[in-house]
Amino acid sequence: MASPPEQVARPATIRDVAAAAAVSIGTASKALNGRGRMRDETRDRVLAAAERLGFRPNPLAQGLLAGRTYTVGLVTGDSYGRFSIPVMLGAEDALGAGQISVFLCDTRDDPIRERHYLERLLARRVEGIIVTGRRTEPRPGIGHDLPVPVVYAMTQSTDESDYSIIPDDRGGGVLATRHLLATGRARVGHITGPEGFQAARERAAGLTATLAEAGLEPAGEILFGEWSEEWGRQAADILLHAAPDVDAVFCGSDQIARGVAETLRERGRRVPDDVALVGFDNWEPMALGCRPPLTTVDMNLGEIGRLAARHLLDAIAGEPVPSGVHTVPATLVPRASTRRSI
Amino acid sequence: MASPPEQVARPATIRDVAAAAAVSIGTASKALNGRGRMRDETRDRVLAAAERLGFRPNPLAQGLLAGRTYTVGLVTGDSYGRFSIPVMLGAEDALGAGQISVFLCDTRDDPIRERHYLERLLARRVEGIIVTGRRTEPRPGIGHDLPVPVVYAMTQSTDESDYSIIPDDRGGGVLATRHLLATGRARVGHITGPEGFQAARERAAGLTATLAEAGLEPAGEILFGEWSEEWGRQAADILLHAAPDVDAVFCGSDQIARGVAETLRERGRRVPDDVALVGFDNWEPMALGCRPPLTTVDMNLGEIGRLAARHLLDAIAGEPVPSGVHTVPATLVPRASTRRSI
DNA sequence: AAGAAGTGGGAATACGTTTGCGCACGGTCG
DNA sequence: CGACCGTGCGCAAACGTATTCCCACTTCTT
Repeated sequence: MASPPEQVARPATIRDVAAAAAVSIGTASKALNGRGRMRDETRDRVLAAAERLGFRPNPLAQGLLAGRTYTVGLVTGDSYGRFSIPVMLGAEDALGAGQISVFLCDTRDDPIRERHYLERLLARRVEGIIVTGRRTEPRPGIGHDLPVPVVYAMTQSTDESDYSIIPDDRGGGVLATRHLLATGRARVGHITGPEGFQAARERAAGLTATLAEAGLEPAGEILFGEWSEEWGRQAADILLHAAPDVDAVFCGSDQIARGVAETLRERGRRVPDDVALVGFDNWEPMALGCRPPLTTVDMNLGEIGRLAARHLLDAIAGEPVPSGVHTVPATLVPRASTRRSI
Repeated sequence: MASPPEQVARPATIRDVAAAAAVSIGTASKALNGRGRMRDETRDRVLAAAERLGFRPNPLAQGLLAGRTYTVGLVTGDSYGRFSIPVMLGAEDALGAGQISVFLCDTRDDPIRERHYLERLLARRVEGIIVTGRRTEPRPGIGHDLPVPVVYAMTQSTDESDYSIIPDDRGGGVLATRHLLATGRARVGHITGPEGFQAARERAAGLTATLAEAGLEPAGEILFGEWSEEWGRQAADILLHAAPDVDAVFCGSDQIARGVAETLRERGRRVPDDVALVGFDNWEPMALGCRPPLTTVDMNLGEIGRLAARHLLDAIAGEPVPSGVHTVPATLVPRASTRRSI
């Protein structure tokens, strides 16, 4: 194992390298960056010295000169992190590949903290900002006329001129419903989260539209409630009472689906034989722990983050900034809870 | 709403401020930092100009001069994030309060990527590094003789001279067991994750030691398996067969506990009346979704992160760096699954 | 009124890097 | 043998800020 160079005290500067290679600072710089013309022997001597001294160019000095910092800010509010974390990691992935480093800021959904972090990021001369948060109603933008581009990921700005990228909830609903129809179901119920959530409304809309195409209607009322297992358990009973012949339930989240699965089992309905079940989120610990494992819709959160990051990179590179809300297609993950009953 | 200053094109520099206030750059700097002596009128004029131009000192220039960057690196491997995220946010919280910004790096548990990110962080002249990851066996250190202090949080370095801070798994086991004993249980089984995990072994050790103090032994064998609901379901049957008179089960994770709860219910054992149940992690969606809601042990992950950060700050400030492994006490979160049977 | 003491502010330098410009040297050709 | 050209490298400016030193001017003292 090659032990790192012995410059523990003070990092080597290009001046040290130049001195060690007996050239001027300028020549050393050119050698290291392959810019000017010089004898191979000279270049090699500089490179060897740099290697020996463990030289790394000081990015502060580079940034100061170039007027760039190669950093962006990642502002998150969803402290719980279940949704924003995959987005963050996706973004970090795409940015890291572009030699851009990411400043992490957790606002805890506090506008004061958000403002504070925004100031700090701008002071640090980040070249762009990604705002991510929990999926809910559109939120006010982080600021107007900022000197850097901003992209909203997994959350949506109320400002039309901002660029937001969110999951295709409606498309996810369509996907789930088509899958249920394809496995021979026709009486599909829907249990989901609060009607106040745009995501819940969109998913429901995807369901009803797809059913309508097939000349069908949802089984029973669409049940808006909470994003919890407990609500899933309660609502399943309501649904069984309102539409006893239901043969499939599309749930607005995996948690709700688990609650539904439990009630169904206790009421003697077999999953998937009697009733097929589809969740939403592909939250693996939930979906895989379910009995039977849950067919569910994956929002491709990582992809959302990656796309947001790539878009931000484009904006930083000076490409014209589009605006509005864009969506990333969801994916269906089939598991045992919708296996075709023979 | 005060709209931000109109310097969209290029951030104002201290030169602009000095010109606007009709003083020299040096004087402007002194005015802004309250250093030299000057007439109040002059100082006010500079401050007003700075305010008007929306001046923020360029941290690159400051860092270059001061030899400091006021940044640290946060290296995480646990892509799944359930454990490392709260740690990260806790750390970010403590560091942010100290005007330190955090570079986020996700290694995805890939040593190559880790090495790569380490290089990049050092190149960026971070002043310290926090390494966090999924709880498992101790891992090799991130590097030796690094020019900056490193703290391991929620993961443990094999290098004795490194500083690691992890949850007190043993203490958590003690806490859970005492709680069960206090609620009148005496035949306590234990179902947990793979024996390869130090965390699993420690929790088990906490249990057996506490039982021994009371002159008791675990009910049945300690069942090592997986961190999954499915294992919880299987193991509960094994336990019921081996020790039919079991009146409490301490589980190594909330997921396992949920599986156990399900099997217990299906076998006609009431929770908590017949069998009390304690989980581990306080993973709220799991613990609250359980029927009944789960008493569990909270590892105080945020606190681990905060402590790691504070420790890093101390090290950066030059205080002597202790070494070895330190633990953060766990907390018991009582819920319905251990409610005292009257 | 002249010297001393003190105050306000400017010039210069440093941090580490990049880059345009120019100089010296050697070789080639007329 | 002199003019010209290309190669190889150094010099210096620039990025934005903080700080030290020093100078000029005001004010007080005798």
